[in-house]
Amino acid sequence: MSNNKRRILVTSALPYANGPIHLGHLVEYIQTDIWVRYQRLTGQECYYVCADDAHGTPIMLRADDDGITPEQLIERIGREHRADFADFLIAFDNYHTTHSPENRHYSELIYRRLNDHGHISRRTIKQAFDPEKGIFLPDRFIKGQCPRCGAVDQYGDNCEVCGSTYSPTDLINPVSAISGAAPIERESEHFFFRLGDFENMLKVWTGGEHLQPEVRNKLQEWFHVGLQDWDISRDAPYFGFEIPNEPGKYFYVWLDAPIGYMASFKHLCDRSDLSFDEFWSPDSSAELYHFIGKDILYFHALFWPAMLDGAGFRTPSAVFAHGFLTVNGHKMSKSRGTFITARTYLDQLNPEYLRYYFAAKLNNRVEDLDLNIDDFVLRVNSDLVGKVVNIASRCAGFITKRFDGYLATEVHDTPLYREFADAGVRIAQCYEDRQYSRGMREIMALADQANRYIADQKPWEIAKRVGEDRLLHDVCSMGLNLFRVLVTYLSPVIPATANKVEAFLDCDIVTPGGWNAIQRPLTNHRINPFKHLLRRVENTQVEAMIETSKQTGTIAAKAGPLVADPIAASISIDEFNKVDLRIARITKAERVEGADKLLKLSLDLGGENRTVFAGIKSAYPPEDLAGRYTVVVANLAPRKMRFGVSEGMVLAAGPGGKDLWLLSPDPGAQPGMRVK
RNA sequence: GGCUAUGUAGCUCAGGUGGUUAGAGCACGGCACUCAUAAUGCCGGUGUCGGUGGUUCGAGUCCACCCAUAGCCA
Repeated sequence: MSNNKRRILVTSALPYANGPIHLGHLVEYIQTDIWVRYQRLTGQECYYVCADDAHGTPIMLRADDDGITPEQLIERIGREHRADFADFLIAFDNYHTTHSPENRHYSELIYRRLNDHGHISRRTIKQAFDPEKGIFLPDRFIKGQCPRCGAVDQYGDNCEVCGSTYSPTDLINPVSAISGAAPIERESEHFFFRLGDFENMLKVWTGGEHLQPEVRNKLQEWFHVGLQDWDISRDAPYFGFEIPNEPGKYFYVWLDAPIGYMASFKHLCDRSDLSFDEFWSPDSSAELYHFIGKDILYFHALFWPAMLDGAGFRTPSAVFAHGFLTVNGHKMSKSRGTFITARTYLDQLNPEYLRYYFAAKLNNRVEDLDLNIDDFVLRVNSDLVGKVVNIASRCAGFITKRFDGYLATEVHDTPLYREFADAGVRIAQCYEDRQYSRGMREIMALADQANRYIADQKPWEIAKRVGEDRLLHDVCSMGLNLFRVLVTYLSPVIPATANKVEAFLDCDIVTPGGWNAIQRPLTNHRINPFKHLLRRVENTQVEAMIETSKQTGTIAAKAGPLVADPIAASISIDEFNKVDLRIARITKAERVEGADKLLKLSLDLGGENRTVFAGIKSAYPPEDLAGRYTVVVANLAPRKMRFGVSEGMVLAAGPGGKDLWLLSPDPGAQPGMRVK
């Protein structure tokens, strides 16, 4: 067994060191951690490393804002990240930072080797430059009007209102988001990684079993449009590593970020007897896996394997991409209180609830995952407490009270125990294939079976009959043995509970190779009195978490609406009175053929009917609007539109797109009443 | 706009290569039980499988178009 142990190195993507870990991040760390714990449990040699991604313009600017150095910022954030991960039971072997000597070493080494082999080219490009701040501006730091739809206050890479993508030079009236100055164009020499040199290598690599099928499909597109050079340098001032012998030029953060995987592992090697080369040399027999989000596939499926190959290192065994987290079916949102940080969650809830819930929904595909809060509460309580923990709770009392804590010497129902033990093969495959949801279903089906067994045997009736102690002993011992199997299967997901069960049953579970220990049931074995293993989730805890998220969300919104859109010049009361606002009831709302954004609203103004075209299609399905009350500008001059005449304007707030909110009066206001 | 995915019961999800009355868990209703953190067991209804066309003897499963959602476009 020990001589065919797999040697595995696993990574999760490096979180950016300018903000806190939130539940979206945790999908990945929990997914990875479960996989790693499973590998260790089945006796494999498995290492899990990660690090903070600490370089780049946003960190430099954020530190500047806070009046501290970037080093101070990343030190503080790094500490917070580590604490969050530790409390979510993420079992890294090492957590490092990309701002480290190891990372500098490998970044320089890889760059030098690529350069020596002619894979780096240079050319001069034009870029937006902030003349006031004296820095080149990444696209995200330029704002202006969308060249396509005219929406104001859009970023330099794409428009959040109409969804079009463009380059910052296309923006109308561009300004630097940092200083507010109009950016100027300036030339500078940049370094490029010649990705095209690796086309053949990449076609072979991406065509193999290293990627999920849907990812391979996506890559076809990228090959089809052709591999382009990748800009890997940035000009000073930049928080990162200076390129060797190129004063004033720095490695782009995305160059040294994945190298952080190597650096973190090296840091681990330096304080253990692990050999770096055995894992990273081209002839390595070890396995290397990267868990990532679907948004950074490009870097991990193209640049990264090419860089490794070009620099004489091994390429990854596989890249595992997952989808994004939504909460209650929507993107996480600060105003809805669903932008939940790891810490806010931990202040209210047990991390294992979330670990289990994610496990119950994760599969091996690049699908988004929804955290439905109500479902979360029901699912965790029903599965973990009602089904699994309950098995122990209903058997343990008899064993302690009637049999001095000793389990029986025989297995009462050998076929059933065999069935439980044999299921391990299928469940193991589910973990290995990252089909956790399937695995959790298998485990819960077993838990149902165990509860059925107890219900059939009725130990509480046996207990009342004289002379049947032996049977009572056997049945309750059987129940606890089944429980032990279940907890073993679940232990990669709920390791802390598994630890408590180890103490309760006085046996090892979370231990290398522990997966196979269940082949032998516990007999004639003394256990400890049962104590609560897992508390039920209370709705009040969940509500408190959402409420806290709402508050911190609004407080943290430093760049609020007033910053983006300052209050206009003052007007007199007479000027205000010119605007005739009336309560209106929406009698009908319909889609408009051929209009992307408009809904046609029929309004009752209390005796007068109006037709108004409102640009709220992206935020409201028409069927939700009929019957609603709102406020309308009643004396706005009618305006002829392509689809008809609009006789007024309904009032709504928000930046646009899905984020639009219609005004509503409190109940009691009647159509036609004037608003003043 | 292009591309890649996703859209199945109230909720969360299963449904290789098209084939009998479309499944599970939760929720819900009834019954039973009381060992157990009101947990458990038994019984039960629920779906125009996003929409429209098409291929086929037959489509949730294949094709086309459309709608919605998400991501990517270095």
